[in-house]
Amino acid sequence: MSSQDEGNSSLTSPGAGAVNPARFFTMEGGGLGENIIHVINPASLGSLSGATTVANSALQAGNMQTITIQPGTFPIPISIAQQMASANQASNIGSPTTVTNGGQQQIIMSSADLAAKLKDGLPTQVLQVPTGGFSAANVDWAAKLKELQHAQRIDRLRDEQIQIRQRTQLKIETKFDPCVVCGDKASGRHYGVISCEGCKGFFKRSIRKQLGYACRGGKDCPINKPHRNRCQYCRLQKCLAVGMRAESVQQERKPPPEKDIRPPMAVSTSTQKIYIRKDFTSNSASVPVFSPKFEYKGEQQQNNSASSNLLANLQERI
Amino acid sequence: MSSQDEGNSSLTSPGAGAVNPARFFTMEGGGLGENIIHVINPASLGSLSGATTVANSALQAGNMQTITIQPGTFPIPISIAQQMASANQASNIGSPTTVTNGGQQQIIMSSADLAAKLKDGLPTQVLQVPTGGFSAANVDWAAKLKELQHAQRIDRLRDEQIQIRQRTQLKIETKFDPCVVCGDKASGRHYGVISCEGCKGFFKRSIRKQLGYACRGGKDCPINKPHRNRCQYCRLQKCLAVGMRAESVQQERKPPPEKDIRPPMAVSTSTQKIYIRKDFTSNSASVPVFSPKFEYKGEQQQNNSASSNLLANLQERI
DNA sequence: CCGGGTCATTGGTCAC
DNA sequence: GTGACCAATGACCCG
Ligand SMILES: [Zn+2]
Ligand SMILES: [Zn+2]
Ligand SMILES: [Zn+2]
Ligand SMILES: [Zn+2]
Repeated sequence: MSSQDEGNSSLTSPGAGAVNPARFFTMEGGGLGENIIHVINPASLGSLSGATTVANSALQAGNMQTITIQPGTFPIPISIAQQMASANQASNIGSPTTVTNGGQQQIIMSSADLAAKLKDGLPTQVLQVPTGGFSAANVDWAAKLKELQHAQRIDRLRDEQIQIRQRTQLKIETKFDPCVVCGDKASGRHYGVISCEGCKGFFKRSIRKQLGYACRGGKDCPINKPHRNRCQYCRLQKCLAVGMRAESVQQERKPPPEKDIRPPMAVSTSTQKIYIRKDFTSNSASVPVFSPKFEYKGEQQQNNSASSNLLANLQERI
Repeated sequence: MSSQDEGNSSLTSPGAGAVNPARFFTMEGGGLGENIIHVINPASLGSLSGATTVANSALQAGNMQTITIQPGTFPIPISIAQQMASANQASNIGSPTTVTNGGQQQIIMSSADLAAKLKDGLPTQVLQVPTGGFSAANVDWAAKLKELQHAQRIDRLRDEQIQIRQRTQLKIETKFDPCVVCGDKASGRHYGVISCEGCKGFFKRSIRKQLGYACRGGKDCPINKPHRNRCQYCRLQKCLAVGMRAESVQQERKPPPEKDIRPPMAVSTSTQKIYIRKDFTSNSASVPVFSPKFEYKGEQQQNNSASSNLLANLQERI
């Protein structure tokens, strides 16, 4: 229940940059106590000295407190326990001998997101302090907490990396390698080539519309994810080069809704405008040779099997 | 700068249910102190009585602590101050008279996401406690904190609602009336924000050119339909403030004329394009036509002026 | 899975 | 430089 709620609310698509990414706390009651995750390693226990902002009186088993290295820095929540929260967790915290050495009390640092990691046996840390009379002044809190902060931050970054990787992969890419044309995530085999949705659509449109593209460079423009739209000519060239089959592109199934033919197409009146433009610089813009919408020739017309020759032919037509 | 960073990191699209939605803290040092947002209303100050888990010794000005109503519940971070963090914030917290009644100390509850709301004058709360000797036992922490929890939850829900509404609107609402930036008629969602064509284009150009705008006023120029072009600095500021995502602006698809590379080969003519467009007032179709007879005759025609001249000439010719 | 289609959103254009 | 207008892209869905 609790975990489900977290799952649901967590993904509220972030609006425009207002959501704080920090996620070291759960909002609902009990969240912290239930998510003991980070523990300072006993081996890292240093000398019990140094100042702290933690009140001694609060350091009692069952309590939760926030420790701040210094005013203004991120407060770290801790849960104090006299023993490991559970045998299960204890087993994950390393060698029991280490855990139980010397009559000492354990302080378990809590952080919701690390719970899973603890379960997975990832390295954790345990900080132990003398049992019985406990003096906050005996612990070098600053050092310990900076260590913890660092660890948490690393963990957080790692989490983000994992999520990013998962999100990009998890989509469809579990089976397909990168798009042979541009290197983007492929969504399957399209027209005979493992390719992405973008290249798939681009190839289809290119073949369908019979557009002639022009390259202003040396016809060797790099085709990759960020630059694939810079040169249509080279992109189509690449598509054909890697083996995309033009004949696999079918005829348009749904004819474009006949542009309502304007009856009074008669003469241009004074209110009409005529633009004539000559474009010398455009290298990526398509060059419409004719409009298929007006020149709809039945069905057969498409001898797409021309394959790579198609490109050359199209180019020549210009 | 800071806001941009936040924008970037905050919206790391959440992966699959691993991100904790709680967002009442900032991770980086100083985050908490810098984001004082939630304050308990002085008017709600009740009798100073009741137990607490908060250690008295920790309640000193400048410290930050987490208060937990009872073990297991969500710890609430508080920042203790002897006076309002700043005059600016103080002015937002309601009537000064209320704030300064009785020699009392203020406890400011912090929460990063509410900072903006505070600025907007949304209702906030201030809890005051006696100055000097302060006894935790004198405050009904349980009641106060439950109240705060409730308020925070309401706020959180409100945020979620806003996000949900935005998300659903995106789908259903075909009609985007006001541009969030300037109030003009919006044409859709651009770079994450419902906006008009003008603001869309302006934002794109601004990001692309990396222009450094300067404001001659107080950086608070009004941005609305008639005045939006008065100050580029403030307009861009507004665009970013309302959440336009600079990272959504793609690279130019038409790279700047790559200078030289292409000696004036005969091939150059193949890249020439001539559009002849008849533009009827309503939905007219464009009819591209190619005229092989036309030759590029100029030398260094520059974009704007030259092209418009060219346009005129061509028009005359026809 | 792999064809097709849709359409929100991005890009480019160019009179002003 | 601006913004109304149009073409292109590609994520997403269907059969
Ligand atoms: Zn591709
Ligand atoms: Zn090219
Ligand atoms: Zn606008
Ligand atoms: Zn200004």
